[in-house]
Amino acid sequence: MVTPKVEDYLKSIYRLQDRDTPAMTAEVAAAMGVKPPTVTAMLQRMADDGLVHYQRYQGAQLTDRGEKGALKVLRNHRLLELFLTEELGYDWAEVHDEADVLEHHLSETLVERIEALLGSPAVDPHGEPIPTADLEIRECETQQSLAKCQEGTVAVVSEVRESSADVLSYLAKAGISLGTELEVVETAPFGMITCKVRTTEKPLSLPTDVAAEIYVSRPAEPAENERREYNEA
Amino acid sequence: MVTPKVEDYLKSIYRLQDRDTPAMTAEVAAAMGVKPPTVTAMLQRMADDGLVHYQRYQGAQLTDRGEKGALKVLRNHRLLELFLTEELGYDWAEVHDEADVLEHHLSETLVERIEALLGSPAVDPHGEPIPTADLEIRECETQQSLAKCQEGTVAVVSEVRESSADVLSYLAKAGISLGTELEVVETAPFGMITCKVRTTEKPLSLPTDVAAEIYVSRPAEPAENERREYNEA
DNA sequence: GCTTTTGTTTAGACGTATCTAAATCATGTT
DNA sequence: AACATGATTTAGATACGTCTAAACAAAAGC
Ligand SMILES: [Mn+2]
Ligand SMILES: [Mn+2]
Ligand SMILES: [Mn+2]
Ligand SMILES: [Mn+2]
Repeated sequence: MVTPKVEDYLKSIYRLQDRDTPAMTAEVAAAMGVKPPTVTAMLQRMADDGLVHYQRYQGAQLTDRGEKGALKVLRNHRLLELFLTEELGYDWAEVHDEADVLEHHLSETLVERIEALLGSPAVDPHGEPIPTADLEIRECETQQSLAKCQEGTVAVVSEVRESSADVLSYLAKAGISLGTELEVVETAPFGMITCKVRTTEKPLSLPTDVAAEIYVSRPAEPAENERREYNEA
Repeated sequence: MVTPKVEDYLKSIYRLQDRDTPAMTAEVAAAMGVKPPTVTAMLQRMADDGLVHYQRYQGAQLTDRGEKGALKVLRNHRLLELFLTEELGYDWAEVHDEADVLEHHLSETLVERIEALLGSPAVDPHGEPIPTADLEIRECETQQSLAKCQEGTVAVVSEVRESSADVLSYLAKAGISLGTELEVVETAPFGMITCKVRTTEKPLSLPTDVAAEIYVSRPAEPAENERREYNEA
């Protein structure tokens, strides 16, 4: 009943919906790479199966069951991505497509063993949180989009979200990976942000829509003697 | 065009056909767990697609393309089985079902990396040969079915073919795995063969149809001083 | 050789997943 | 308030993969 395709629709709707705003047919169609009538047919079926709340012309929102389904696939996807990088030498730009297929075909047992082998990791190779076995997910609150940082901010890359393989390769070549320290040196008024990569001292300019998907948190290491103060705060 | 289902049909036909005897509809139906009309429809489609030679009422035989397809899936299947045992702690009774699903969803790249990680292995956890990247397969000529061994034969288990998870678990519990040395102590006239397992000294009786799927080869280690003679022969 | 049995194929159906073309709804504009 | 625009849904089609029931062919039995 929950086929691989349904699982992909669940993931799309999960990403597109918001607390109060449902995912609209056209958005889902774009995300899934299909035409709107295909989405309409699918949403009707998923509504019949209790996976989404759907009313014609009003878009769809996941039910509790639908959300569980989405989180299960997301868990499989992210564990796979990490498994491929850690165990099979993939890099973070290659893993997505492979995981997008395999995510639908893992037994419970295999997921558990992969998770155990990786040591119950919290995040995938892009810093995205991995839902736990009971499908809890904790988004990181202390991070912020690079696109919203002020000039002069120094911060550490903690997540790169929703990016294409091309963007991910480019970032890697520019010296950016999880944990890289950046300093925002300029925010131009025409949608461009320039950072200095701390490891290489090289400047790097990015369009805002790319920067918007890069999340950073405050620098990891306060100087030795400041450590205590930080923990007390 | 070659969907996962088609791949499974290719595998079934590969196992069932013989040089001159095609795989018959009923056999394929039994192997695939479907009804005969389903097979007829499928064989017609596969014939249209150039995967089998098919004439009504005469069964099907793989074309060259079909055989390549079958070997590709077999390669994926067996590499996966070995990967699951070597890297994820599965045992030989558990791997089949998992591999039977995943075998259809591996990219070329992933297969290559798995093969490299395993060191281009020759056989899977059941001793079945793994087709090479260019889809060559070399069946082991020097082995023989346990069911055909004479009383008194001493030999080493080199393959356990086509066996259910139950049989594989039973054999494992009885101390039989690849490389186990067996001595045939009795062949009863009513379809039963009794062996002694050399490691445990325990006797083990098996029905002929089970023994028929166990293949053995001559004992691996000639005594140290006989080694040279053996290689010269 | 005719007949029965057995295995195979055809006919007609259903669910999944997709499309195009046409009809319909919702909304923002005049 | 009527209209035009754009998004959405319905209608009707196709491919895959399966089923049941009915028609048919081949082999075996007499
Ligand atoms: Mn997917
Ligand atoms: Mn990811
Ligand atoms: Mn399979
Ligand atoms: Mn095997």
